[in-house]
Amino acid sequence: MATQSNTFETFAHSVKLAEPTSPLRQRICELGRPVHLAGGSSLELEDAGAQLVYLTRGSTKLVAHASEARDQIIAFHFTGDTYWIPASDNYSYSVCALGDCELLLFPADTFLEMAETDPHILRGLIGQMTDALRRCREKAVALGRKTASERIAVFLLGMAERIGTAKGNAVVLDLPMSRRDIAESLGLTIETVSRQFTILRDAKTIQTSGRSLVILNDLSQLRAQAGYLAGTA
Amino acid sequence: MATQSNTFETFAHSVKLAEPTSPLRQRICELGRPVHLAGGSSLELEDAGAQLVYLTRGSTKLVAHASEARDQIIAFHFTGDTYWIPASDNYSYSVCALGDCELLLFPADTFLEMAETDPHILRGLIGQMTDALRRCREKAVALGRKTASERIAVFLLGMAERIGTAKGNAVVLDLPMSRRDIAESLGLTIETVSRQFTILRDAKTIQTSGRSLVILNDLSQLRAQAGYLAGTA
DNA sequence: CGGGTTCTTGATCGGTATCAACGGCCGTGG
DNA sequence: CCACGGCCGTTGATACCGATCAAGAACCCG
Repeated sequence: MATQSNTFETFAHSVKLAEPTSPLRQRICELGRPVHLAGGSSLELEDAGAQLVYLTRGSTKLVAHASEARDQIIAFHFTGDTYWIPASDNYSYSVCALGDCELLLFPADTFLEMAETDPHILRGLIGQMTDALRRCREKAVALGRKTASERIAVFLLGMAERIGTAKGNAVVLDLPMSRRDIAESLGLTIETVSRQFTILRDAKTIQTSGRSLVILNDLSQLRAQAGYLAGTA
Repeated sequence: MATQSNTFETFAHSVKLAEPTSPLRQRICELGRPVHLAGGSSLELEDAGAQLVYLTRGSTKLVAHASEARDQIIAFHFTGDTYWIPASDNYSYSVCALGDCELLLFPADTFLEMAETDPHILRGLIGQMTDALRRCREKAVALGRKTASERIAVFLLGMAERIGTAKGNAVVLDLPMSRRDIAESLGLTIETVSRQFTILRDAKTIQTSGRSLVILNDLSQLRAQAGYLAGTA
């Protein structure tokens, strides 16, 4: 039981749950369903309504399933993230583990009912959603108005911010997702992603090693290539 | 002063503000800045931070300004909507009136500080944000994975839902936005939008009259063309 | 070391952008 | 009320980026 209570512990911290003994916290922890997802396996939610997820450990992709074999990855998430899985509307959504994952699953409506009286939790959720909305809007700009080369730069810079480790002037990335995932996230094909990586490699902007390791040698070049507003850090 | 207090009245109703005499409501109403926007004019926010907008009357577009002349319209909003304008990050954002507009403008951070103690308001905001996030995610799918013809169908169906008036089996739309706006919202060019309208006209799926009036004659055809998940209403 | 998956590279195709010109709607001023 | 003029929308011709089709190479696992 030790590991499981740790799971709740970190979650409680992340949503600013009140002191450990509060009855509200008790009830919310009972509501959460701990789930283990093996790498590559995905959480099919059927029509269970919107869910709130706390990702205790690992990384996941949130996939919108459009018709046929056309999937769009809405977002990647990493250890410690809290996020919403929407109920299926015009598309169906699922969460898929990129590696082994531990997560806590709450039915969104019940969670909100319980949290209704606790401004701290609500405020925390608003913060999470503001963030998710900001990211989704930036993604919309990238998908609507950017070329393949710009999208790749945006992707690499975004990953650098979230899971990169600085190494002098360079940033080292150990990407948990495949080229296919990158393509499905950027609205491109796997071949185009591969070609863009090759171009960046030839320009010495990045180095790669194996399938997952990427070293960003020239961040300023990537920023220029990302097509961001001039003068942005 | 009568019209202005009506403005606050409808806003208070929309965010579930407490009884009229509450001091919190008083303070929040003092925080809101009423703004009139003439059609075509836009609200430049400089670096004023994130804003919360209540659209009392009219319709607006929320525009992300990427480099050069490449704008992406993030969302359209209509009378009664409450929404966030993000602080500029990698892009700068502005709100532009499609026709004459009345709106209430709040600095998001101050608003949240004030609302911190009122679970009803917070809960209302979460509802607004869930909605915005759902729409933004659907837009991401459209921009990432859909053809021009699918995007147009998605757009028309979305507008039908929000501002359409039923007329027998058909739906009548009086679009407040130009072809250019539609194009910038869908990640297409104005020419492509025009061509798609022509195709739909030739197929009798829609009729148009003047620049703004569109009649959707065949909703089921549009749904089929939108590339939604099979079996969705 | 072998087999399957993932990634890379090459050749071709197609959809949408781009460039260019025309036509029609609508507000303005006579 | 009508005439004018500008903007918005439509249509056509061409170009280009990225998708698709196809094959080979590298990586990772057993």
